[in-house]
Amino acid sequence: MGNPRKEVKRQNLMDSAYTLFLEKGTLGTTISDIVQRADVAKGTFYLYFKDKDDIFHALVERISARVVSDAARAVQESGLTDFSARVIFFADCIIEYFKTSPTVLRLLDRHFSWPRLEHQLATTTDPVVLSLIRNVLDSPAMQGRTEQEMWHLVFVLTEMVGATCYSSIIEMRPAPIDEMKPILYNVIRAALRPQSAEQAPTARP
Amino acid sequence: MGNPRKEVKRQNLMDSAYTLFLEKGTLGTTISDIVQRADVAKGTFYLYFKDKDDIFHALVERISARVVSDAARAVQESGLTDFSARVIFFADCIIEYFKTSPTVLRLLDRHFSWPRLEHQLATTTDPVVLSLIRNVLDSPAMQGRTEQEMWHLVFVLTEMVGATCYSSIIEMRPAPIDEMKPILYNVIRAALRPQSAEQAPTARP
Amino acid sequence: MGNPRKEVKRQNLMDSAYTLFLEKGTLGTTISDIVQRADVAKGTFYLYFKDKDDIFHALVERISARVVSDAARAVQESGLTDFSARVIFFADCIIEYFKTSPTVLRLLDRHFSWPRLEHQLATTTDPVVLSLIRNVLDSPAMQGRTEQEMWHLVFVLTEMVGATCYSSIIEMRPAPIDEMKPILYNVIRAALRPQSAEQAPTARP
Amino acid sequence: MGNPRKEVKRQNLMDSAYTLFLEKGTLGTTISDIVQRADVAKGTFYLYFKDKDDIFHALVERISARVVSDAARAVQESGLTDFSARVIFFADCIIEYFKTSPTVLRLLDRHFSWPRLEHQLATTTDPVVLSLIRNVLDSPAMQGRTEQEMWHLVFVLTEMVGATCYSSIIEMRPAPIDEMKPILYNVIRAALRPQSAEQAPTARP
DNA sequence: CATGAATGAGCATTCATTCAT
DNA sequence: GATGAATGAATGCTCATTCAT
Repeated sequence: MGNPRKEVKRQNLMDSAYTLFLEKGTLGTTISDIVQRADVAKGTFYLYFKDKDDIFHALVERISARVVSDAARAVQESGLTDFSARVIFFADCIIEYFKTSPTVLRLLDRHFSWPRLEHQLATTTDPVVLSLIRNVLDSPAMQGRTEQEMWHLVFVLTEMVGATCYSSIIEMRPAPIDEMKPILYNVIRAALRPQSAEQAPTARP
Repeated sequence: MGNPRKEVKRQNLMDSAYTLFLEKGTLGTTISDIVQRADVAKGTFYLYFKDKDDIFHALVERISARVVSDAARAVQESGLTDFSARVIFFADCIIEYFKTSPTVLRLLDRHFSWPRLEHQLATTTDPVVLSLIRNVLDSPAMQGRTEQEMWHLVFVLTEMVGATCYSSIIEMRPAPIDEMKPILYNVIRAALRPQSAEQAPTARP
Repeated sequence: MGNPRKEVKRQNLMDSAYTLFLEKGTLGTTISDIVQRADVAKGTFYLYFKDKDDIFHALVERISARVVSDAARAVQESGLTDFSARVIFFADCIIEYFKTSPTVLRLLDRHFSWPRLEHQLATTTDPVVLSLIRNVLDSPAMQGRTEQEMWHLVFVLTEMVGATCYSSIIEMRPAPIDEMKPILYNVIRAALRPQSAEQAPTARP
Repeated sequence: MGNPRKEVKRQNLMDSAYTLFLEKGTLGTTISDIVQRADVAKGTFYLYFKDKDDIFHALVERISARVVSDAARAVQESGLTDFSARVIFFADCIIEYFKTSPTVLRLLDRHFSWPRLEHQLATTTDPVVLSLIRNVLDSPAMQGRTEQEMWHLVFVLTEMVGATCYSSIIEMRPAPIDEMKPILYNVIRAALRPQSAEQAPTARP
């Protein structure tokens, strides 16, 4: 499916862009820089990508998918059985990754977000990820929640973790990420506690 | 003792930039546009701001401060007494504001964040905001938490709300914001429940 | 193996700059002027030169080389045999050239100088210039001098001629160049007289 | 003669410009820089000088006059009697000054030249300089020369020394100034040798 | 498919100069 | 005389995009 040679050149350009974006930022990197590093002609770039934004988003998807996939694998290998513990472990993997690679986090520039992975998750064939999905839907946290609510909850928690990583690691506010971890994990644990029949949330009258 | 005329001109430029940024985006707006609209000479801009980024950040601060201040005022006027309810109401005010003014949200471009307001909060003389702060520190959610932990928790929840607003309102993922609200408020309510003596969060071994 | 088309365009830009620099001065000439006259796009300029200084220096080299080369040819064709006479004739050619083209002299703005040609002389293949070089080294003025001293002497005399041309032709001080010629030529003749065994120059104690 | 307060302010601006020109070059220095350093308002500059060129030339005159005056004084204090030796000593003083202060030499940018001092010399009341002038006109080198020829010779030799200093000290070509000195002094000595009745210089036919 | 020379609209920024106070 | 806020013309330079080869 698709010329393998083409795919190689495409990956080449993405690798080149990845390195340069990390080094000089997306704004500081020009198409010229990218093609020069990839050792192809300027025009060739436009054979594979529409513009800088196009290659940037392709890159973000690739990175996000890898981060999630790696974390999922680690969860599976952890042997943990408690659902909350597994989710927290999952979050921890992601946090640790960003802690180690803050430049990647800066590159993603708050664009790391679970829903960006949505269609990837929906169409994935990665057995590790598939198993993760099943795991979520079979969890005790599903009690009192529809499948959709469950995914939205996961989404919201992911946003929380991602945004906190960004503030904490990149901008070092309001505290080092290690101090923020217990806060985050407590929220996750509280949020995943099976829904009791409580009063509906009050919104503005 | 700063020249009042100068400050007026500065505000003038910011107002001009605000309108244009909303209309055509930060990237689409040029310094020329800004000065033209503010009816001053090009060079005058550089008398007040270093560059486009400079005026943008000044603008973000101004907007964020207003949003928070307005929300705080609304909370005080709501007559609500339950702490959780007040926090949720506060979050709701902010969400509603962004729902009504999605272009402002887009302008902030994920730069709305509680900690950006930190020093403003620390030095504020706005009685409404001061009362809000006291309210947080006197709340039942303080049980089992240090003052710092409490602020970090507030920070984390704010990040969650802000990031979800952005995804939901701007990118319309994963669902309309009104569908996300219950999820968010449940998380907030669960997170603010007074700490029981539970086991410490499990991190990666 | 350099693209001949590229070289043509480069020369084109230099010709355009040459004319404009003479007409309106280097400061008065803008890159826009140059590309407009050369009938290429603005960006094209930066494909061939770093900035205005870059093209200016390329121009100075080209002019200097031509002036020297022409003078050398004239000496060879003069049939003169006496070394001093040949050198003076050489100087006279250069002076006459600048007298005829004072705008070129003004363009060079004291940047005409023998040593700038050094590496050009060292690597030249122009038979006329090569013969000139041999002529210097075989001259009677070499008596009592090393080869290096001889070149330094030539350099010093060239600086003298060049600087006097500038003052005299451009600033018309201290007298018209024709009145200065006998002074210059007497100094050259005296300086090239074979070294007698005289006392070493006295410097400051 | 002239308000002394005004003269002080004028000198102040010149001192400021002098320092800045040496530090950042004439082109790199703005009027803003100058007035800021002199601690006066922008408009004040235009009360004393027409523009940047105006202050630059005033500065060049001041520097040149000082260099010549200092050298003249040193000659007088040297006790030397031989005319050639005195001239060479004079040249040496100037060379040594520029060797010690290459940035000043760069500032002058080939604008150090005897004739610029002409009217200063003609109107000077400095007894040291006056005595120097008399010394020249009483010298044995005057033999066979008119007074005007003598001054032209002095001019030509000064140009030679100045230009060689610039090339040698600033551009370090073709050799360090100390290696160039003997060459220069030999030319000076040869040029100042009383004129024998020799054949007139040959120019281009 | 690939190339890379050419394009040219577009923009930030500077700074000498003025003039109302 | 002194000030310094305001001016705005002027310019160098970038870089995404195209297209003839």
